[in-house]
Amino acid sequence: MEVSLRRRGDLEGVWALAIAVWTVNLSASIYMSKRPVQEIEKKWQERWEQDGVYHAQNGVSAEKFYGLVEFPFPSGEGLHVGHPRSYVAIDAVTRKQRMLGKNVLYCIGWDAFGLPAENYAIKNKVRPQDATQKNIDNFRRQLKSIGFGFDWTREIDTTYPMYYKWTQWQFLKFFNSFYDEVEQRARPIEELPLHLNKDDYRMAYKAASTINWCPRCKIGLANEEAQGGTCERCGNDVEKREKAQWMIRITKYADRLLNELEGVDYLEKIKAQQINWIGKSEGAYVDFVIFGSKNHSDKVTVFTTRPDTLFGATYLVMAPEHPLVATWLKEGDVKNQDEVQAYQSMSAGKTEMERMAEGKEKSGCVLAGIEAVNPANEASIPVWISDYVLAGYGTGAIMAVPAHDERDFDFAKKFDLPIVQVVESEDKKELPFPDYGVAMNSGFLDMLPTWKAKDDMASWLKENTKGEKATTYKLRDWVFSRQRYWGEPIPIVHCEKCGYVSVPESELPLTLPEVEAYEPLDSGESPLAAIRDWVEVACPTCGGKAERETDTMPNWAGSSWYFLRYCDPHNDKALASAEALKYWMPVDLYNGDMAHTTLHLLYSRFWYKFLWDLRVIPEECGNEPYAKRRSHGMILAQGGEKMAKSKGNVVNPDDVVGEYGADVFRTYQMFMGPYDQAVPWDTNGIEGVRKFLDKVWGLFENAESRIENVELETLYHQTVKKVSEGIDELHFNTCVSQMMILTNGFVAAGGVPESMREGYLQILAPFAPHLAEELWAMIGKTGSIHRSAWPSFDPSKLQASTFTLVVQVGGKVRAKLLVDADISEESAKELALNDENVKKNLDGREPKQVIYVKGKLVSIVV
RNA sequence: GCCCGGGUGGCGGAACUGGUAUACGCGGGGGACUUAAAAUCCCUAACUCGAAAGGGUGUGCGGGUUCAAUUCCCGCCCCGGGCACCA
Repeated sequence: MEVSLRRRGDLEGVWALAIAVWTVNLSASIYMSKRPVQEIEKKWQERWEQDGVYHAQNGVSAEKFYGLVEFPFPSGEGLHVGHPRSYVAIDAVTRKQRMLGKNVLYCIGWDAFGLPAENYAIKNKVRPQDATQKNIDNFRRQLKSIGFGFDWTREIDTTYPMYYKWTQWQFLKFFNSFYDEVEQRARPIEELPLHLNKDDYRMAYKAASTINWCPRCKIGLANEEAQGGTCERCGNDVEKREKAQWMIRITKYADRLLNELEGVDYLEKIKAQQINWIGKSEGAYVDFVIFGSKNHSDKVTVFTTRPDTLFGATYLVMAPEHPLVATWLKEGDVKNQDEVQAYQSMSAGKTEMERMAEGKEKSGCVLAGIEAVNPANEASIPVWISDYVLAGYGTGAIMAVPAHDERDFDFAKKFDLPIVQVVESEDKKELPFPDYGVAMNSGFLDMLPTWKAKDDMASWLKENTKGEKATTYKLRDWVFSRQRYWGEPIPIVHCEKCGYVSVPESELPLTLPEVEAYEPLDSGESPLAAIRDWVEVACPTCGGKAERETDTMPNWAGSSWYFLRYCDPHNDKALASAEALKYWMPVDLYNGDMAHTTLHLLYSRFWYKFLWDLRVIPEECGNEPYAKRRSHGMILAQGGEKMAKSKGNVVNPDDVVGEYGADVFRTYQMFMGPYDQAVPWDTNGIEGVRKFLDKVWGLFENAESRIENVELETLYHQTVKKVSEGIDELHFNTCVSQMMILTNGFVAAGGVPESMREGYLQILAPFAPHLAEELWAMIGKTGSIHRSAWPSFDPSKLQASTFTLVVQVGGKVRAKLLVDADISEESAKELALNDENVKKNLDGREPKQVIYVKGKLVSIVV
C-alpha cells in the first residue's frame, strides 16, 4: 500500500510535466500500479451471467449468427492451452456479430462419452459417470475463468439421458429407413416396396465386419483406436477379426457428400481431405472367364481405372480372402491346395505392423490349375492370390498390368511374370518404368500391343457383355458398434422370432444400467452383456423371449448432431423444434481442430443429410449443416515440439489466467501467429501483450482526452477498418498488432481523444472483453459494451494528408520524399527528377520513360 | 507414392490488386530513472563496404516475364499435415 501511494505521488509530478509538453511520452510509472485484474474479470463474468448478456433468443425475427466450436471431451487433465484457441477466436467473431446487432448463438457442451473416460474409471475404480461429472465441473470452471460469451443456459452433455434419448431416437430413424436409389434420398422403411425384405435395406443394419482385435485386452478396437496397428490401451499389436456389428450405410451418401461440397465454404485443404476420404474413382468392371474349376460359369470380376490397358493384363490377382478362392479350394480345383492355404493363413495372421514393415516387398501364391481368359484378346493368363490386393476395395480382385502399374510391376519382377506394354499407336516415347524394356524382352506372351481409348474400351466391353463402366469409393459403411460400457446403448432388441426390433420410442431414453465392473468380457462383448436381467426382455412386437443389444454407440454419435441441439436444448418433444432449426441452421461459421476435418465432419454432414431427407430437419435449412468451416493451427510447446503430458511441457490455462488474467491470455492467443498455422507458445511473448493492455489501462486511468490530432484520426479510422475486416477474415494477429500501433500512437500523443474513446474500446472488446467493459463503465457508459453498436470508420479519413513518395531509378529506390497526398502527377515527377540523389544516379542520362503510380511512387526508366 | 499447406532478421511473424521487404511483438545492444535490482520509458538494430553521405547484397535454390517480383510463370530442394499396396 505504502509503495503504491508513494508511486501515485511521483506520478503527479510527472503528469505536470506531461501536460506542459503534451508530446512528451507518458512516464513509466503510470503503468506500474498492479491492477487486480482477476477480481475485475470475475466481477464482469458474474455480471454478464446475471444480465444474460450472451443469451441467444429463440422466436425472434432479428438477423441471426450461429458460431460453432467443437465441444471438448472433458478429460481428467483439464483444459490445455490449445483448447481455447478456437474458442477465443470464434468468441471474438461472435462478439463482433453481436455488436452488429445480430442474435448470436454461441454455445459449449461436453462430448463426454468415450474410451478415455472408461479407461480412467477402470484404472481408478470409480464410476465413469462420476469421473466424467468431475471433469466437466473442472472444464466449466476453467472456461468460465476465460470469460467466453457462451450462452451457458444452452450447455449440453452427450451423456445426459435427455440428450442421448435423442441420439437413440435418431439411431432408430436409421434403423427404420432405407435409401431410395431413384429419388436419391432416405425414406421411412414402411415405404419400401413390399416385395423387398426390409432387413436388407435398413440404413442401420447388422453385419459381420472385420475389426481390430487386441488379443491382450480381449477387445475390439475402432480403426482410430488402433492407429499404426497397435492397441491404444496396451500398445500390443492388433489382429483382424470377424464380428457382427451395427453398420450404417454412409456409402449411399458418398456422391452427395462429395458433390455438395461445392455449395459450402470450407478451407481448401478441408475439402481435399473430405474428397480423399470418399476416394471416388471411375473406371470399369471387367469379367474374366475362368477355366479349370468344376463350375464352368465361374468368372472373376475386377475393377480397373485403366480399361484401356486391358491388352497388357498378363495375370490376375485376387485377395486371399476372396470367396471364390475358398470355393475352389473346397471343390478341389486348386492343385497346390496346401501351398495356397498356407499363404492364406500367413497373410490372415499378419498384423498391420507386419504388413507395413514389409512395405513394397510383394508376396503371393499361384492358383495352380486355375486359368483366366483376357477378354480383349482371348489369351490365357495365370491367376494368383496376394495380400497386396485388398479384399475390401473394388471387387477384391485385379487384372495385373505390370507395364502400367508399379505394384503389378514389382510383383511380376518377383515372380517372373510377363510384362506387356500397351502403347498409344505410334507413340512409344514414354515408358512407365526405366527397365521396362529389359522386362519386355523376357515376356513370353506373343501379343501385339494394341490401344483403345478408355471410353472406347469401356463401351466395347459393354457391347460384348464382358464388363461395364463402374465407379468405386474408398469410403466404407460406418461401423457403429462398440463393445464398451461408456456409450449410448443401442436401442434394439433381438427376438428369436421377429429378428431385430426397435425399442419403442416411449421407452427412450434407454438408460445405461449400473454395472459392477466396466471391463469388457472375455468374450469380447460389452460389460452390459453380463447384466442378464437387463439383457433379457420381452420382444416389443410379439412379447416372446428376446435379448437387448449390448453394444453401445461410438463417440461420434453424440457429436454428429450436437449443433442441432444447441438450437433448442431443452425441448423434450423433439431433438429440436422445426422453428428453431429453421431460424438457426445452417451454422454460419464452424471452427475446429484439423484433426477432426475428416471423420467428424464427414459423419456429421452425413447425419445431417439423412435427417434432412426425412424432413426431421426442415427443407429450408439446406442440405449442408455448416456454411463455412475453418480450422486453427495447433499450439506447440516452446521450442516447437508438440505439447504432451509425457514431455512435461504442457501449459495450463489456469496458470496463465492466474498470473496475467483472462484478457492477456486471450489477446496473446490471438496475437501469437496466424490463426490457421501451428505456433509455439512463448512465455516472453505473452509479456508483450501484457504491456500492451497495461498501456490501455494507463491511457484511461491517467491520461488526457482533450487532444486533437489529425494523424491520430487517420490512424484511428484505419484501425477500425482493419479490425472490422480482420475479424471477419480470421486475421486476428494483425488486428492485435494494428491496435498496438494505435495504442502506441495514443501513448505518444498523451491520451485518447474524446471522439475516439468509445470506438477504441469497442474494437478492443472482442479481444479483451473484461478490460473493455471496465473502461466502458469508467468513462460513464451504461449498459454492456458487448451489446453496444460496433463502430464504423469514415472512408474519407483513411488517407493521411501526406505520404512518402518513392523514387526509383532503373528499378532501384533512390529517394523517399514526403509529399502532400493530393500532389499532382506533374509535380511529383518534377520533384522526383530534381532530387539530388536521383540526379546523381541518372548521371546525365535522359530518362526513357517516367512511370507514376498515384500515392506510391515515381519510377524512372533509363 | 498421392493430396493439401508452408519456407521472409537471432525468434513469432507483417506486406493491399505486382509498387518503400522486415509492420507489430519477443529477444539483443545502448541510455534514463533507482543506493541497487525489478518494473517502466527512450534510442538502436537485415547483412555488408563506408567516419558519413551513399553504395552493394538480400524473402529456400536455379531460370523467366516486368520500369518494378516475397507476390506472376517454368524447373528443383527442404519442412509440416492428411491419406496410403485404393488397382
